[in-house]
Amino acid sequence: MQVRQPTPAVQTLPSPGAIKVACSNCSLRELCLPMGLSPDELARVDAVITTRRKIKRKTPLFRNGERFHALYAIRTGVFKTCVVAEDGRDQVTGFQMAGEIVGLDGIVNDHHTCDAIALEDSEVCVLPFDRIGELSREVGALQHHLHRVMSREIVREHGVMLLLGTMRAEERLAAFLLNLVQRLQARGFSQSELVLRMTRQEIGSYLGLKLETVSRTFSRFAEEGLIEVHQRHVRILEVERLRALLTPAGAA
Amino acid sequence: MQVRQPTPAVQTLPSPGAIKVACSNCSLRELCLPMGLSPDELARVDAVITTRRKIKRKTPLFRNGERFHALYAIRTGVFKTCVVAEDGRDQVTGFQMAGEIVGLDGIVNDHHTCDAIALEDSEVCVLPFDRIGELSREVGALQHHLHRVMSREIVREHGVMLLLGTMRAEERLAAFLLNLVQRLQARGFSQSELVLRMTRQEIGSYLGLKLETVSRTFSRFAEEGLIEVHQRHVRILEVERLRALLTPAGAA
DNA sequence: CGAAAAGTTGATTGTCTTCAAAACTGGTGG
DNA sequence: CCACCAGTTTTGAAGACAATCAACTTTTCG
Repeated sequence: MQVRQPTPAVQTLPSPGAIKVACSNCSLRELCLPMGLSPDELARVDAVITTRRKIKRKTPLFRNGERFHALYAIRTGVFKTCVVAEDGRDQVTGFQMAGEIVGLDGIVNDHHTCDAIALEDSEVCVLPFDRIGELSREVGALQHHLHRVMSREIVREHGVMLLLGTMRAEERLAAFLLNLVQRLQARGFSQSELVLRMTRQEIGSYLGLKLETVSRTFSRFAEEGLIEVHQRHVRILEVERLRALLTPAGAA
Repeated sequence: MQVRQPTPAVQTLPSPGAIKVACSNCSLRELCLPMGLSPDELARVDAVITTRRKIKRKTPLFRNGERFHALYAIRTGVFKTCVVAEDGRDQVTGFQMAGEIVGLDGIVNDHHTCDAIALEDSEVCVLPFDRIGELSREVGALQHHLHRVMSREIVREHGVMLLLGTMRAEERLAAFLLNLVQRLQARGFSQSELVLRMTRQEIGSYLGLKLETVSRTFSRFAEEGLIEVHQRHVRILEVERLRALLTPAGAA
């Protein structure tokens, strides 16, 4: 996602010349799995995380059915994950960005149960799961982080279930936009401007809506002066009114 | 849940006189966390899991906001877990039965983020999380099981998202019933008869439907001869036609 | 540059929700 | 033990919201 802020928090994301491949000098360190580790613990993690993979736009990082052997930490770019039913309908289960971990679905049966597709040219760190498992037996903080990453994903999905189960179209889209800017802000981007890396169709799939409904709801938000939309470029004009959409009647 | 089969697989669930409190002689051993552990590994787990808690119907095992310190393995009974938004609307995120683990949501922030409520008088084993963590550093199989339990929950929730995002009322209810009997069957109960421990309202919350819609859909299924419904007692008459509801057009 | 993909907007339909009333169930106390 | 009452369930009628169908515009990318 885009629109870098003048006063950024965590930065130097792209690092084009690419220095050493190591968590210890990765700008996402404090957002990613090795968050809060001591220097020597970090060194041990570095020893395990040796490979990166570049994933081209519209290309899978992994696919449903593939053997699971690693988690992936996103360095740059954005991914979507989606599950498909036997009859072909599919559901986007999430959009992941820098510092987030994908692949947790593969642990339970040693095979991935969803697709992870890059929405733009991206780069991930490969975290071989058995090595991570071994190391986390020795480094307590890492073990706890791993548990937290999985637990966080469970809690996130609870939120999505709430959204899908109880919200109307406007509320869903408002929640979606607010979640997005919040995560972007944590990465040093603007809290009011964003570039969607996904199509209306993909947003709709995530939110349990048809693409036409997403489009219409964007238009309505724009008419009401809540946001400004130019294709995938969105500027949030009135965060508070957008937030208010999520607490319709009496906020407890 | 009910209706014990004449030819049961895993059984003696209630154990009324209550023998020793130990995974090693628990009938749910092969369904629960210690699945597949060796006898001496099992003994070490026994040392950590020393307490049980009885939870009365309609009573919370834990509540949103409470400090997290343990996972719970359900021994008998059924629970629901639900999240609530600030504005009060709530969403049932799952129904859990014997052998299943609840409380994973609490790991990430050391506080529970949902309520777990007993739907009938129930009993759980308390798994102190720090002790489990310690032990899983030494017992590799336990570590892996714990990871699998969390991953399984993530995958389960993907399925719920697919349901909430793409299915119509009939499909949702069919999926719900089929999931329920499948899990009951794995526990030695009938694959065609079940007693719902939850209200229409709770089913509706889980499925993203209003209780009236759930009721109507039950009635429609009954009219069509798919099931027989007497209050919370459900008998499945035509599993195949029920399954067929889930693959509407062309099954891939 | 041209074709394919993505997005917008309108009209109509369908499904589920809402509102309402009545019937049933199960638990409690007289 | 029975009556009663709150909670649950069923069913109907009307209304709302999003889906569908369709046409057209804009953008993207080879």
